[in-house]
Amino acid sequence: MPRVRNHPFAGPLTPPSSMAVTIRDVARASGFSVATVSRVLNGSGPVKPETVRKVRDAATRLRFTPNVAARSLSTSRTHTLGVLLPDLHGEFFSEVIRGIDQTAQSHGYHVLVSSSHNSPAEIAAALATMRGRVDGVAIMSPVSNAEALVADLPRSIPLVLLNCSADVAGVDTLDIDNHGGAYAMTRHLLTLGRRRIAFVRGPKGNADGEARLGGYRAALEDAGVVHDRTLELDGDFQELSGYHAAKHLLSMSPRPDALFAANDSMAIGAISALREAGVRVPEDVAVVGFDDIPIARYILPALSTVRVDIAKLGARAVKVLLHAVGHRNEHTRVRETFATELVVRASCGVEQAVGR
Amino acid sequence: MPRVRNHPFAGPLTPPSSMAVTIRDVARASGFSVATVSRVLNGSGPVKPETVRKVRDAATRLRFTPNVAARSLSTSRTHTLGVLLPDLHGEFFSEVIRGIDQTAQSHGYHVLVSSSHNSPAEIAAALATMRGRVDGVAIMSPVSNAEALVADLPRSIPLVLLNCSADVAGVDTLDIDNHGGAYAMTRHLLTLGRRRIAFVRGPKGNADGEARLGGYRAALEDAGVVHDRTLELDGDFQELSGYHAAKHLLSMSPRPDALFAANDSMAIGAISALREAGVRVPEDVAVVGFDDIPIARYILPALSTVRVDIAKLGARAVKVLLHAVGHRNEHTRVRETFATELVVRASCGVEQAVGR
DNA sequence: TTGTAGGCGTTATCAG
DNA sequence: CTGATAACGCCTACAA
Repeated sequence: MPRVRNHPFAGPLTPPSSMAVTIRDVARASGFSVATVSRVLNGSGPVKPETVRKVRDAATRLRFTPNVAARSLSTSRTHTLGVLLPDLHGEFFSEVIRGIDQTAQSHGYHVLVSSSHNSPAEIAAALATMRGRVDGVAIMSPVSNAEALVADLPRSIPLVLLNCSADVAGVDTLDIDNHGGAYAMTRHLLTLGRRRIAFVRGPKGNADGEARLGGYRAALEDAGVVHDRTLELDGDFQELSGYHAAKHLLSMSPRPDALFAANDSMAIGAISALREAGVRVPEDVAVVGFDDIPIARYILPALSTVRVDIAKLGARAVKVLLHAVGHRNEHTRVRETFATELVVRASCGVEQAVGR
Repeated sequence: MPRVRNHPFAGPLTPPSSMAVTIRDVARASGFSVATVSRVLNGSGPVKPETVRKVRDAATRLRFTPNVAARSLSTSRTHTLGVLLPDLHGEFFSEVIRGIDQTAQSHGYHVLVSSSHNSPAEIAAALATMRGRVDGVAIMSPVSNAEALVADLPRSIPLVLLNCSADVAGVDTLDIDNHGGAYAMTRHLLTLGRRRIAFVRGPKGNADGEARLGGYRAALEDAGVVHDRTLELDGDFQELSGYHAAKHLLSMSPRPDALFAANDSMAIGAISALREAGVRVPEDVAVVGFDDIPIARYILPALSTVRVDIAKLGARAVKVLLHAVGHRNEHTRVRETFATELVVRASCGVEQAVGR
């Protein structure tokens, strides 16, 4: 014979704390059936006010807490959202989580995180282990060909892609306006009178980096500035690559009068290199970045950059996900782009330009 | 009549992707019973090798994924660990999570995070909503009287307190050696010849701040330096409070020759204030901090500080939790303190001292 | 070595 | 408005 339920207490007395209180205990204590108790506790179905009171009393007295496993087995809902992240830098990471957790919490949802997923295969695997644990998943992937990524992803639950710049049918997508941000920054430099603007690229295949490069090119073109491809320097988002790029820049002639790095870290590396060489920033060469990482405002000169509201992106992801979860069938594909904000500090040479 | 199971396919054919594959489908497809399938998939009980192969094949073919809700309802294990955090600064946050997630993942566990819990009441509430979702919880609380916190915490599952400096019976505790770190740093300053060392405190009631203050005092006392309580300045871990503290310091006479801030942010604020006043750091006043936040190495002069390996703390927390989960009854209380590391850069004046 | 079937705690259907 | 009970998917004690 199989396992037998073993309940040493059957009356309306307080159960031993070592054993979990179930809905049946509440039923017994209140004198109603489990069905009625369930209805009261979930606010489903019609119940007499008097009954509601009695059941609530019993539940409170016994300190009843529904077993979530049983509940989700029955409803096939977990009230949990998953978050898949690459192994990225701290600040970015915590901001997304913050935004996601905050919003999820306010909707009665929990957040299951899983990091260190860089390849489509790893993401697919992580997604598999999340099956049944979550009602929806937000995925953040650094790979630029997200189409392939999503192609063989199990799609049993709602998915939202964050900053993947993928255009896959049926999957919600939230992107950062890298192109627009880079465009605005480039335009800003042009406005300040800079003409030979170099650009330090992101890693090969990185979607963010490529979109930023695109914005930079577009701005130059729209301004009628003949663009010199030799001004596009290689980089990999690491500080050191910005340093090297700046060193290289110094050997060019005519020397560029501005350097736009695809992210802040590289911009900081570039500034170090320029200072070492005795080149003044921003007087001789303006330097700007992208991301607005915390350090940006502390370095000298304070870095002009492009800010992205990461927490807001996370919050929006949760809302999209919850909508998809709640309206499985009539959920229409979401595809949004988040605006960026130009942060003008000192390194772009805005003060010098005004003085001219 | 209640809900009826609706399975349109009964043979060994591939099921429609819209419907979840259950262990029964695998049983049917492989020609064995669900019990045998379960045994194979869990490696429990004796099974003929041939059978193992056949069952595995069927499971793979059907892309079977166990329903975790059903599994945990049956085993009362979720294979998930919870993490409760206060609303703290990004870097710290992400490091803990990183350490926890990495270790949990390598043990087949998932991580459920929940942030923004500052009061004991909020923590208790968050813990309640996690009941049944997790097998254990790591709690990080900023309140210094953690005893009270834990007192009325439901203890149905294993708990580990991170950096709470609480000494509560039955609860595992992992602490950072704030006292030792501050002691070492103070000693370091004394060794470099500094004698009037001021200290900027943390927020009132913050355990970290108080322990650091304690280490500072102990080092002075052990060195036989008469301690002047007016050298202990108020602070709240924010950069601005470090700025104000340094301004105040400038008005003292004789002026201190060193400033030890209870965290890096305040140290950075202090450096700004000193530079504004034309005071040289570290020649006139050495400035040091605690935490080793990323910015620390970038400011000028590079900040000497005390480093804490947060990720390691998180990793250890997971191990302790898993042990408690696996050995419910014979788990002996864990109480550990994590060593800190002195990071000597330029702001403590080590170079000047050598030259003397 | 394998199969049978009850139980895990909830929800929801249907009858009263 | 309330009660009885099948089903959710899996594990496991026991029988074979």
